[in-house]
Amino acid sequence: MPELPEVEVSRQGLIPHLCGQRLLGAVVRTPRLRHEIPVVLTSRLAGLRLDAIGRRGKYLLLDCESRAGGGWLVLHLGMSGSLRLVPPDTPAQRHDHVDLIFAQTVLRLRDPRRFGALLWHEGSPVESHPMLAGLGIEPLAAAFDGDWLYAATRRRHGPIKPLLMDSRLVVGIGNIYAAESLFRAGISPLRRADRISRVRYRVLAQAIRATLEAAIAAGGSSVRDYVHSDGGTGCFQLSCAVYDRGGEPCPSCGKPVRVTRQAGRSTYYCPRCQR
DNA sequence: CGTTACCCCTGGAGGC
DNA sequence: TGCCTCCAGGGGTAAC
Repeated sequence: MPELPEVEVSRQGLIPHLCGQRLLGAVVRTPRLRHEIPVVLTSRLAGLRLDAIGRRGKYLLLDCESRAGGGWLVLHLGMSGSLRLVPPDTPAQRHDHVDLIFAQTVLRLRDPRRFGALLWHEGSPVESHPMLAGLGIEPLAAAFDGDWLYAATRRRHGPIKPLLMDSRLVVGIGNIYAAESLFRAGISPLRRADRISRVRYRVLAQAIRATLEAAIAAGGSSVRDYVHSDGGTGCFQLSCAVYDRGGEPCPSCGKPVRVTRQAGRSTYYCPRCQR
């Protein structure tokens, strides 16, 4: 489920409940997700205070007293991961792989497909972690604009949509928000990246920003539900204009939304509104 | 160097 | 009812 907005909403929802709280330990029920889960976690975390929760792309970064001999939990939700806060001693269900135990509550990671990741980093700035070091620009950062996109795509012959989803270029944009942003900008997902004008990249950068911010705002309204229910919806998304609407009328012109496949992923777009 | 293919894994939907 | 195939919001890595 999670693209950047869902991860950001999770981050904002967890902060008031967890920051400043001290970890009692961790329970790891599954030896590996995408990677091995460090065995050290079960003992290493005990006594550390969670100082802050950051985000880099779709990674959540839990600062566990990193400046005082602790380290960082680096968490990725993959395709099917979700986080929830449950009372202590709540029985774990299928696919509940990891618990981070606090005095008052338990942060529980569920991930049926196990494409997620939980890593531990200490001894150097978390940005230098191998999973983070090669990541691209944050799409909500001030530096991300049409001029940046234009400059970054000069030698890119491939279609724009898979490029938007390439985290080495720009982070956080997954299959849904790539489709929705391109629709909003009126740009075809099939268009070669180096054949999009500077002016249209300005429109696209603004569309990406607006789409992500709207999704975050929409998710924000359900943060309370997410945090307190243990059957969290995990479904923060706004209704989509084109994503998953193949064959349905384009909300703008009525022509059927077209579906194709790019780099192994489904792509939805309006062939009339998007050029 | 840029781009694509494959793989990791489970579960739900739909065809037969 | 069961069994099969295909699809799914990600991304690291190998190969072209």
